[in-house]
Amino acid sequence: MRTLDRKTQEERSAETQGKLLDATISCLITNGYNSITTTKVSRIAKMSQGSIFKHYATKQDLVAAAIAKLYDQLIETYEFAIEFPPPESDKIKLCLTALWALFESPALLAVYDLHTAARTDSELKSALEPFERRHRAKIRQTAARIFPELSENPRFLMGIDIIINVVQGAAISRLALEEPEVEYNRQQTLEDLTQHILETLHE
Amino acid sequence: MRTLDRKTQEERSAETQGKLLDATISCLITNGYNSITTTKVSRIAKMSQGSIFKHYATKQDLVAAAIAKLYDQLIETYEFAIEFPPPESDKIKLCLTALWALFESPALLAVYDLHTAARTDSELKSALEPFERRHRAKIRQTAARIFPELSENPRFLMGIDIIINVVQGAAISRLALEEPEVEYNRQQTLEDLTQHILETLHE
DNA sequence: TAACTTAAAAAGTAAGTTGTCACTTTTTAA
DNA sequence: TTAAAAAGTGACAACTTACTTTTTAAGTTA
Repeated sequence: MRTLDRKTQEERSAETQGKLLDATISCLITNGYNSITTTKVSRIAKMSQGSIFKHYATKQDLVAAAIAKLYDQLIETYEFAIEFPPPESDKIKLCLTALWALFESPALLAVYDLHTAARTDSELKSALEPFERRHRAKIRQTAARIFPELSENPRFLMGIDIIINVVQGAAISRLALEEPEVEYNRQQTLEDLTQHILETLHE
Repeated sequence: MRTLDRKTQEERSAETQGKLLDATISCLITNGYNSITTTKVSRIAKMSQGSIFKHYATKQDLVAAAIAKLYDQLIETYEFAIEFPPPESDKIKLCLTALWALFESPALLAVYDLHTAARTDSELKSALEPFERRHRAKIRQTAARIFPELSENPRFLMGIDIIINVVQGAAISRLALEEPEVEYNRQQTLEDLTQHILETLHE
């Protein structure tokens, strides 16, 4: 008989794996990639430290699985954007606001940790590559869905990449210098730039 | 009598401090911020591990001093650029090539480590802030020296910041995904973008 | 229900971490 | 020349790390 507190081994296993991955992601986001330890993860997950190694042969394996889950969650964000595209009227403005928010969201700030860590950790780098590829593709796909009238232009991808890089570059700068002395409006600046890029795409 | 191998205490102190800082910088650049350990630093500097604490009360102090030296070296790069500005003819092209190279140089890649580490290390963040501020100011100053005819335009700083952010964003992306499938020429793209920004500055 | 298998917890290990401390060597000053 | 100060060393204490091993609990099957 199955009761509420009685679970199959499979359920038990899946549940703790989920808890461990969520704890790892939480650790990554709140404390950074380099401060992920099996001890902290187990404490957050409210599991014993040893239990980690029942499900993941090494810490690397745990982290890799957590990264996969994190990117999955990230991808969902774009699915949502496609499902509920902004109204035609102020599409650009809303898209850029969303882009700013996304690239300064805890999840993506944590991803920058992974990027810089990958510089000196070739194993992490190889693990990261497919997810980054998929992520980049998803961004482009989302952009193409929201701006179908422009997506045929061969310079469309270039425009998207520029905008993404500007936003990402600014987000990372802000990690070390919260308030750069800017005499101009960031959002307005980005809108102007985007407007220009879009205009050249119409040519 | 002063001989070659006889040094004043001041000289001795300065020399080993220099060795320790250089070793710390080297450790940061080649292995990343999070892998700096007093043991490794002392090994690279060919000093005993204990000697570090004769000159720096904590590891943090050592790292902070090393960061200061790293930024000093970075600033020197810009001094050089001002001293030997590119010829007027293909100023933009040469500047952008230099900018690419700089933002993918070991020193600046290491600085990205500091940025992301600062996200979850408020002590590092406060230590970093003044250097980042100075660095940003130096970039702008350098740009203004090389493009004096544009620097009066109120949108000049905005243009510089956009270009810097694009380059930085791309450099960091490349840490995790060496070869993004780009169907366009990166250098050419950046030149086009810069050309546009400069043109709007002339308006 | 009893034997068996899998999962989780608890305890243990070896390697690596920062920082300390007693001591030696070098420089300085009396 | 000798005493004091500063710099440098190497061992080590206290702690944290990833991972292993042993023990207990939970779920499965005969």
